[in-house]
Amino acid sequence: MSNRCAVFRARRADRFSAFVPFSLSANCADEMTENKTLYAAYAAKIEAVLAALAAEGALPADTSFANVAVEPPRDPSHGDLATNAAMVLAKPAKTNPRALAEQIVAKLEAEPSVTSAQIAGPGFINLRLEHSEWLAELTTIQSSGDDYGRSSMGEGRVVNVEYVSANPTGPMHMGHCRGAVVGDALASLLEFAGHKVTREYYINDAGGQVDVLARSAHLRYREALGEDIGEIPEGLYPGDYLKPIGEYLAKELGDKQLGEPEEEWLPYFRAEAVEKMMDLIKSDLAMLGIHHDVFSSEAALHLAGKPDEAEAWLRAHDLVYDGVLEAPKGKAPPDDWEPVELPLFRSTRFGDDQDRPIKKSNGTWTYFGADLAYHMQKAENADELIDIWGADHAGTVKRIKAAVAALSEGQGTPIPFDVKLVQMVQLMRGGEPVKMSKRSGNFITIADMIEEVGRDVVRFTMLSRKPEAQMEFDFAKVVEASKDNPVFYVQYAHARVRSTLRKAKDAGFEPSAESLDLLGDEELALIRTAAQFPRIIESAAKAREAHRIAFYLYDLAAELHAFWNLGNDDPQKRFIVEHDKALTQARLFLAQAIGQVIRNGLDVLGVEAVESL
RNA sequence: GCACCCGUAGCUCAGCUGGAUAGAGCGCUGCCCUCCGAAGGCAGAGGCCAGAGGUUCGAAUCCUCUCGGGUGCGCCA
Repeated sequence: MSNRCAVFRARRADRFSAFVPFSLSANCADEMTENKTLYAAYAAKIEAVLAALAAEGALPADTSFANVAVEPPRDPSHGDLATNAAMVLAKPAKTNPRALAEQIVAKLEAEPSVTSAQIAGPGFINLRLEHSEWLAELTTIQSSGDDYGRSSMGEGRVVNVEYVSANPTGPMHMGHCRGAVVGDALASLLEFAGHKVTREYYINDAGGQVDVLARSAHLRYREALGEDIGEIPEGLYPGDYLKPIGEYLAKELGDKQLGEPEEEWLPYFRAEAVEKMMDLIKSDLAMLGIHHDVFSSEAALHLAGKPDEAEAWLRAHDLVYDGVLEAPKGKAPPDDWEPVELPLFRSTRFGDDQDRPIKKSNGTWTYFGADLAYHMQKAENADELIDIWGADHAGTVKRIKAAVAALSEGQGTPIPFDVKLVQMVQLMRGGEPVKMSKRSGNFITIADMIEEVGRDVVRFTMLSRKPEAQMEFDFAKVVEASKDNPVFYVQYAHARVRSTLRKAKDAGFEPSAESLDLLGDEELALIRTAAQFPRIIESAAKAREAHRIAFYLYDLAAELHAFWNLGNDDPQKRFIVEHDKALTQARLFLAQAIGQVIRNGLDVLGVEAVESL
């Protein structure tokens, strides 16, 4: 993803490299003065004040400002901006918050655009700004366009986000859908916040379940050649989606592999079936608007000898040993329980409740054994790793984190690694749970769902709840065209803006920044919310929580609708006021900016900003 | 038995990694609107943030324990 910052930097480096030391860590926003957003600008001003205080000796020279926040005050009557700087820094300054606040305030009051700086509560500093400061943000939005809110926070760090990674044994089901959307939106969010993102999918094409897939495909192959296969035997995949594969294989091979022993055909059938299943999954993903950059094969990982390398290193560092696990406690152990000696990873050293086998008793790798090697492979090309997993895998988080920590630290490149758990989705229809049963044919696939409600609805709804909380997805509610439905509400706000601009254009009005000072308090409230977009992006990216964008957009849409409604009672408050061209054009400029922010937010979520409903 | 996630208004959920008087939608109550730039608007009631300790200037947020709900728990993936 190219972004403006990168382009700007490159050009600047070319032209001025002989004179200006070029710093990779320089904040891009600082360089782009003309496009600097309001929150970034005031954060920088406050930091400059703090740096000055440090230079004067009021603060220790090495004080970190990392925890200093510039936020909107909780209560708008407190002012335009608030900072906790004095409270956070009082301790290092060896003074009390209010005393430090007074020093900060004295310097901030010297800023011409600051009309007042007051100390409140335990040591908050509340600032009021000239209206022109807020109005100028509209121009910033206008000139930044689709890049408004884009941040250089990530400093180009490469983040590998692995998500979906559904087993290639069938089409995606609902359980994968939420993780897919959450992972994809997180990837986009990190990109927008200045990271270089790799979207990766891990294909589990090496385990026993793909042998089952191959056998199931072989059965369908026989069926395609005219054999009556009857009921699908227990232990094979019964789904009809395998029929086309059987037919395809019949066409490719004829009856060559009909009576052959399994060893003969299994590898070929496995490879073909996996490939076809991945085609199926990719088409489901495409319906969701999801495209991965990298598909990594577990089988290829094994061929490359990665798990052996990892094991050798772990053994050399006494992190893998041969041992016998105890029988599972609590629930009755399985009938076939036998103590066996296995190579075990010492995950108990990292807080896991037992050590975990990396190989099975038959000598092949366990999922975990391959997975830890896989993470090392990902780490070779990334500065940071994120996995999106279903909550049913929660029990395996500790061991993989332990393994990645041990391996990456041991190899001298400790890598930040985060596992995000996504809870299951309960499908509902009009308040009643939808029964999902493969037998009854009442099984809802992702494709079905998207065809019924649309991609945008699926994506936005999946992002309208924090991922680690269970959610309900009600087919009846998510398509409702009303205020209760956030998807509709946000898209409607954008559509309103667009239709107003179209209508205005027909009437001879164009958006213009010429007379923005005609805008009043109601409009300023709207601008204040819109101006927060850049800091919402940064805080959401920092927290790795894309759903915050969805909630923010709902708030912004609500404010737009609220302003809109004023026009119902008072025609003077409408966007288009026929007899007042200057006011109309200023309001249109505002509307355009709000529409731009909504569109930028929806873009991050992968939801279309529609022109009309 | 153990681990992880969750517990905030009657319901569904936010709460910006410790900040000011805890927010929104639905539902409820009471008014207003029929403007067409529709798919309504305004106001009100409603809370011991599951409970108990702790950390500090300050806790819904961090730590410990208890209770309740969900998920998972030998070599499956």
